[in-house]
Amino acid sequence: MAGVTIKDVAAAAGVGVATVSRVMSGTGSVSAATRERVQAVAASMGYRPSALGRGLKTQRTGGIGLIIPDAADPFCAEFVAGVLDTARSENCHVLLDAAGEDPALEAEIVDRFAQQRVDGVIAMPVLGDAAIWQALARIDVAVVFAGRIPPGLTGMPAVLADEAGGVRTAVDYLTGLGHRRIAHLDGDATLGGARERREAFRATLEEHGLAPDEGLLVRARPSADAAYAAAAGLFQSRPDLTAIVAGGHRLGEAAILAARELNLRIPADVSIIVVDDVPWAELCDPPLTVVTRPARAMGERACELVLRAPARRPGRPVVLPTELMVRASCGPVTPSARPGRSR
Amino acid sequence: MAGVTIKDVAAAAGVGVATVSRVMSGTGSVSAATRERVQAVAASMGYRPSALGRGLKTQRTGGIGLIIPDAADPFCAEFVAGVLDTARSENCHVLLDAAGEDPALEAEIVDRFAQQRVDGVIAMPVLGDAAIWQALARIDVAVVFAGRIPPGLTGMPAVLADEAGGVRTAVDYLTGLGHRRIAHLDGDATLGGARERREAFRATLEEHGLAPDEGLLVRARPSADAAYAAAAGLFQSRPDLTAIVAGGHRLGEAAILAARELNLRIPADVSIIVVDDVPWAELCDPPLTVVTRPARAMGERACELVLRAPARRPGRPVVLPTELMVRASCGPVTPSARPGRSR
DNA sequence: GGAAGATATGGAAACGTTTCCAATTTGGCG
DNA sequence: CGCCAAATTGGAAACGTTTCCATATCTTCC
Repeated sequence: MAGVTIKDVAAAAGVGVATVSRVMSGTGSVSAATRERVQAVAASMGYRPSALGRGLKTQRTGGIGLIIPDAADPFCAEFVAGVLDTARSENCHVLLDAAGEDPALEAEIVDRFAQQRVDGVIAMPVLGDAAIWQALARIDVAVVFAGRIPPGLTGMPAVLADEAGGVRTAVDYLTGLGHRRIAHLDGDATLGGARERREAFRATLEEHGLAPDEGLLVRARPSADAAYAAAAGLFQSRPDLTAIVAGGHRLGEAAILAARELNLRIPADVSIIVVDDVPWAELCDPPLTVVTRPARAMGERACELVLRAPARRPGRPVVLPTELMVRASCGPVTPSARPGRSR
Repeated sequence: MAGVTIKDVAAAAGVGVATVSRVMSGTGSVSAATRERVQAVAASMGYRPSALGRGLKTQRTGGIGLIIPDAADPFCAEFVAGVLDTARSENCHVLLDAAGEDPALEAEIVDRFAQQRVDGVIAMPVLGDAAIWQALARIDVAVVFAGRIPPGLTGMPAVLADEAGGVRTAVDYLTGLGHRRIAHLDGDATLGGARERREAFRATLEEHGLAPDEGLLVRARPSADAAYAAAAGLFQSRPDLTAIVAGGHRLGEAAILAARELNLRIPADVSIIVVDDVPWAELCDPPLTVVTRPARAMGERACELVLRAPARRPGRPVVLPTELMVRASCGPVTPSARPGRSR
């Protein structure tokens, strides 16, 4: 019973294949009687038009390729959910793959997508060879970046979170609470705009008349171990810090764990803000003050963009706002500062 | 420059299309000289074989469809990551879509996958019409269920978590701590085997000589609001309970939040175990004792299964072990029981 | 009543592969 | 040197659609 084709339907309905095609795709003119008969026959035979045949002929598949660093990461997952939502409503399907931090793998995935003849690609790219993306564009595949843009491709359509604005808000908030020695813990070259955050951090500090203190700016690989090591090292080398801005949930977790391990009370001894949308922020002890990034909305916008992209080429990336969610992990800086590194 | 086909390559290399095809797919015999020349030409022209043409001819696409309830759910996300990993190593691509709790949407997605001519489908299915899946099987699409099996399809290949074993372990652990009035808070018909958990809960209780107390068995829809309402209601109607087993992270969160809201100390006033792998378990206050489900491994196994499925039909589902991770949210039942519902 | 236009319909040629089959070349060996 | 088998190659027929073009049927209005 497998493999009923348009010819089978045509024969069974006593019409030509062209007519069946018109009925199924809704284009062209078909008499009402014929349409109904064909539809009935098609349904009864369980006919499903082959996307392969159609795609081959029309040169469009309605497929969009989605490349993320890690499907298990909550930010990525939420982003994917956003993409899926609008893809569904736009009647197209999504090919998903994860590239980790590996540029070679990323290139391989892009190549696979190209072979599948996707109409567009949405990527949270690893920093890598710009050539991959240019090659895609050259064969008429729409490309939209999300979260970051590879160097040298600044003109391409993209959806970004307002990382800088988020960090700025966070630092404003902390200085407003009286903090002066604020550390910044962030990734080195990973998903999300660590660089943007770092720059914004510096700039905001200077606006407040605070000289950036290099010892308080630490970058770490985002592996759980490296993150923890970085956080612990920071606390121990700089017992005088009173607040931390952490970029990404991994580093945020590391900061909390390290603080707890060293018996530092949050927020009495140290205030912590995490830039990332962590679903468990209110489950944490204490509930975590965070800067959320609009992951889902980014996914939706990216998908819209990739579908409209062939038409217009936005020169400026779409930047979506971040939001400071004040909970309980930040407090005023206490006069009775931290009692050194022990206890 | 777009759209270089096998013919273009053949012409440029001065060979027939058949030869190019043989070179690209590695099959058949081609002289070394020819092979290299063709490869060079193909590379220089940026030729990428069209999966559409190939699929049309070979009747296999190497695509597998993946249907989950919610891409943003951490369990699903981890599962997806597992599927992606093994799909990649098996050289096939993954179409992803999320069906929420909507059987109609699920059917629509399945239909789309069928039109895309995927070789197989992996589904964490909504409870719905069995006919969808049977239709798929009839057109030679391998189907593997994950997490749950629709009623009436018990023979089909599936990968499950040992929910029953997990609950049993949890209840054993709690009774070992002296708990007698243990509540079970779980979903009504959602992802993951709520029914299995409920049955295992009852059975284990009886093994310990405890009569299941209907007032302590509550089911809730998994929306955040409903979950919270259910948890709060449970605490208030049964101030005598000393422990809760929550199925799924949503309900676990709800239980924690509700307990906190009512000023119940964990674990002094109430012990909590969540059956789900929550990445933030150690960030919680207190660190959460959980029963983890092997989401990633389930994804990997499901993917292997769907690729091997045509060959052998496993009559029994693959059941992967859960694991009790003891942290700090459970304690011995205190003689000074909870002081009523206030304070 | 007939012609012009609109409306329905079918045939056939792509779309880019793979693969069967036949043809050609090559090499070995009597 | 000539013949057989093996290796290499190309032509052409699918695979399941869409869509152009031509044809046939129907309106409708003079």
